[in-house]
Amino acid sequence: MMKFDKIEEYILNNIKSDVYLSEEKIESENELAKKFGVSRMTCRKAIENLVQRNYLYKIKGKGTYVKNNENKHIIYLNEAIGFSERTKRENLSAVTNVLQYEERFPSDQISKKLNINKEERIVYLKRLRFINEEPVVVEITYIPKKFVNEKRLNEFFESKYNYALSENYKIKEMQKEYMGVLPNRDIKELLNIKENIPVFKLENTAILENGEIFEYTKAFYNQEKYKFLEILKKDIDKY
Amino acid sequence: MMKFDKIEEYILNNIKSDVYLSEEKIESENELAKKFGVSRMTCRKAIENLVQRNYLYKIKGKGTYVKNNENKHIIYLNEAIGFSERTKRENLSAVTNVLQYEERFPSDQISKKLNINKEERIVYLKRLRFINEEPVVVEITYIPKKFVNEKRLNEFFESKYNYALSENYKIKEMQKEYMGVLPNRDIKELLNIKENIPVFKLENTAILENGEIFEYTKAFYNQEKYKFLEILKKDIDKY
DNA sequence: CAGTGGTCTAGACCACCAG
DNA sequence: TGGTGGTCTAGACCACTGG
Repeated sequence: MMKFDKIEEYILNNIKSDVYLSEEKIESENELAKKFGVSRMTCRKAIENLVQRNYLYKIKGKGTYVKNNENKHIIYLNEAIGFSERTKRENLSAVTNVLQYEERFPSDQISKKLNINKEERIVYLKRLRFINEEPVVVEITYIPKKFVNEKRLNEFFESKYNYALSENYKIKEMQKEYMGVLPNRDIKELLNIKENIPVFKLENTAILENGEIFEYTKAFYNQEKYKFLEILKKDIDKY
Repeated sequence: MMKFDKIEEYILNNIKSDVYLSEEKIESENELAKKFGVSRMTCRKAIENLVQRNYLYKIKGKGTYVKNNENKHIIYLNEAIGFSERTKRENLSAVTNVLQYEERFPSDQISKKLNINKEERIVYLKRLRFINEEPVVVEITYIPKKFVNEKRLNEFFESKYNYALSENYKIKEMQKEYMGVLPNRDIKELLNIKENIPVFKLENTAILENGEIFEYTKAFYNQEKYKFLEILKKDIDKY
């Protein structure tokens, strides 16, 4: 067992047995180093591991604190009608910020995902969505240009699915891929994540009734203050 | 911009511009240190960050390699009929290993999740599931004892949902919570994960037609060789 | 101002792997 | 055996927070 393992175990035990209380400051790195007779770098490794596992967080110049993971708001993912609708019922204020919107030709990867050839133009859309003034999700959408009515861009920006409905594009199938990933610097900055902690990533492919792919979206969810649920109401034998 | 940022950028550029090929060995930590005029620990930090973001992997005594994330097998999560069914159609061999099975009284947290009082007995079930001899998911299930027919434990172990069906427990609703997390040592060892990389975590609550909660399950999915998809076939306005 | 965490150094010893 | 990554050390300087 390594030295940093012992320090991790010590801190974890203190959290689980309420020696440290939620949101309380723990010993400084120097104090831990002295207490365990190790170097400061070894303490830092132990602390960093627990930060990444959501037990602790650090504030530069102040100290290391026990994280409180209770009382997270719930966001429901299963309403394709859009972010705004999801949040209204929770009495949360939702704001969508369009960071980037441009026409492009698709990369190899994207033309494959959208099942179109590389000469067909697409639209690249990058949005940052806030709930109660906090950044919650970065959504990066690739959509064939032919599906975008430029006279109704604002509606499209706010909710792709309301827009799709009103333009009479019928989506017959959604393919979702779920992942846990560590975000790159861009996503970290947008979501205002200071530490090196995982986010929940969802890749969405929407398929129309005629088999064409309406959109491909990558979404990065900030797990700091929200949790992400889906409710499936079905007879079990229809799954 | 920190020194380790520059080394990260250098490595990332080499990957993206195919200077490093997939599965190829990159410079050793000592070589990078010399090339950038920094200490070895600084190189290690840059490499560790890219390992955590799935660009690299390390083998002790050998070196650091570029990871290939193509060609992952697909596992479908939306068939509650069970792991075995999901994998058959992909021509993958599925094995379930029961690591632990015991009666318990629920903790505060679990009695809340199952909506039962703390005097009601539950069953704790910990399973490790393999596909093609590789560990893919750890499932930890909490289920009220009253729902477990001890004469049919083997069927129950293999597929809770086939079992539920055959015992006439009708599930009306599934509540799923999605997360990205860094696994603790136990999960890492079971899934044979060497590096400090995120897994995909799914928490499942199954609700019966009479409102009782049939089970609460935490599942940790190894993203190394598989990806996890769900297909929703619906009219968009029924979401 | 003293204390905190963030970065970085130039070493050290170890276990592991290959030839 | 020489090279690799894994752990650890005993320093250093910095930027930031609070009193």
